[in-house]
Amino acid sequence: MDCVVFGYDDGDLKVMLIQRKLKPFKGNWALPGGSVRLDETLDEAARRELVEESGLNNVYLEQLYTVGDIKRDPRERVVTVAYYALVKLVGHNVQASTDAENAAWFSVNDVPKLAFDHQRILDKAFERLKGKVRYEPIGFELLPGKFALSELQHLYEVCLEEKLDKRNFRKKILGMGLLIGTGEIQKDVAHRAARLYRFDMKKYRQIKKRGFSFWL
Amino acid sequence: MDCVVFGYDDGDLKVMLIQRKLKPFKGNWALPGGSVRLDETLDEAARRELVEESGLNNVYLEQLYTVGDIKRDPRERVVTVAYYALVKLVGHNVQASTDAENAAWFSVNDVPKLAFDHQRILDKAFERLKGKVRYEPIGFELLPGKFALSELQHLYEVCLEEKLDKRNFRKKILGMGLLIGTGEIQKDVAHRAARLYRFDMKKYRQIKKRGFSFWL
DNA sequence: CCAAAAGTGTTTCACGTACACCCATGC
DNA sequence: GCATGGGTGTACGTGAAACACTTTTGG
Repeated sequence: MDCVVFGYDDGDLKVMLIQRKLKPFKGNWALPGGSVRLDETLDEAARRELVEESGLNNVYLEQLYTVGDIKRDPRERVVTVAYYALVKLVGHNVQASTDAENAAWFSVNDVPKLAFDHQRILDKAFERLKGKVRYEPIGFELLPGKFALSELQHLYEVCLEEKLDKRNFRKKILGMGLLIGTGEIQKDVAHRAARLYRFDMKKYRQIKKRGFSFWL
Repeated sequence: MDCVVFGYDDGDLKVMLIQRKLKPFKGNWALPGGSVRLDETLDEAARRELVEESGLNNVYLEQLYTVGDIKRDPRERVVTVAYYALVKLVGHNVQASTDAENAAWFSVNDVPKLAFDHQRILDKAFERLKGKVRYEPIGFELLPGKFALSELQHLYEVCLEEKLDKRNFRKKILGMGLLIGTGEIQKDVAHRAARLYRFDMKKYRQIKKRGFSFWL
């Protein structure tokens, strides 16, 4: 089981990597992962690994793809079920590195050479994120609970790899009626402070049942 | 490895099932499947099973999902990688039943009680098909090489579970410029014969590279 | 001649898209 | 006062959706 952990910070989409201490690929960076135990489901294994390797709990997690190329691990035949996770980097104050292992966040556009076929898994995960962010409100999983519209827009621009028009973006996203103004505004910014919103997940689930579809 | 094999015939979306000869779930219907060998990739295993259990070769095949619930097989822990396949039932004259095993096609809306968690896998496969048929030209994998527009439309109606407007459908699909009139018409029909078209896969691949996206 | 499906255009409306300026705040 | 991003409305064009009748063929 391997997991692509995405985070958004500093206006940049990042992925968590771990530096291998053992052969093969000793010293290389790799996706966090581990073995699935006999007494846990695949999803449980993914959540456990996330907690163990990053201290992250309660994050968005979704199965991505299963890779079973014969020689992907030079030692022996290993099939891996890949997951991807979306975590709120800002505010949660994640400790990327734990215990013995060396872990760090890298911008998805500037990733070192990875062990095994992990680059391909990462590519696939980003592709999935890029596709899904349009029709499911998963972008909010990467932002803090309260966010400014410009932050949300920038996140979308990074995920979709395209520039969006500010007024059209605001019209569309506010038009869905799924953002609630908190009444609060940004602090400690060197310019006019933006209003902060939060995503109304309850309302989303309700109107989704009635056939509403998120689309951006 | 398990495989959901879809076929389209008689105006109806069908799935191939196999009747189990062994415990557990002896006598129940189940998805065709088998074990992945150490010297083959997952995709290869899926293709091999397809050939062995249905004599089908050269079909559309895609990985669906991996299920690893602990008790999904009452005997022991079994993780299965599910695939789904789209086959051209008409014309290919598929032999659904082979050798020893009892195999048959069932309408997806009228499936018997299935072994293991195969119903859930089938549901997931149908959901995927339903979603993907809109933005990738996979519907053609279910039709014979030459088809009438009304057949294509009906296939879409079955996959999407909604009725489509004839004129709008024709406008849109012909407007893409991806259907080639063969000059032939239907035979042996008790009414005016429809023109037959084929899908221009080469052209699709070309214009896809240039950013075109199929959408229906 | 009747049944059954093929084939064909136009109008309407909603939504996506393009686009530029003033405002509030911190320094 | 100036730099930085926040916030706002309109006009236009494209594309989706609704909609009904004539044509062809076999039986």
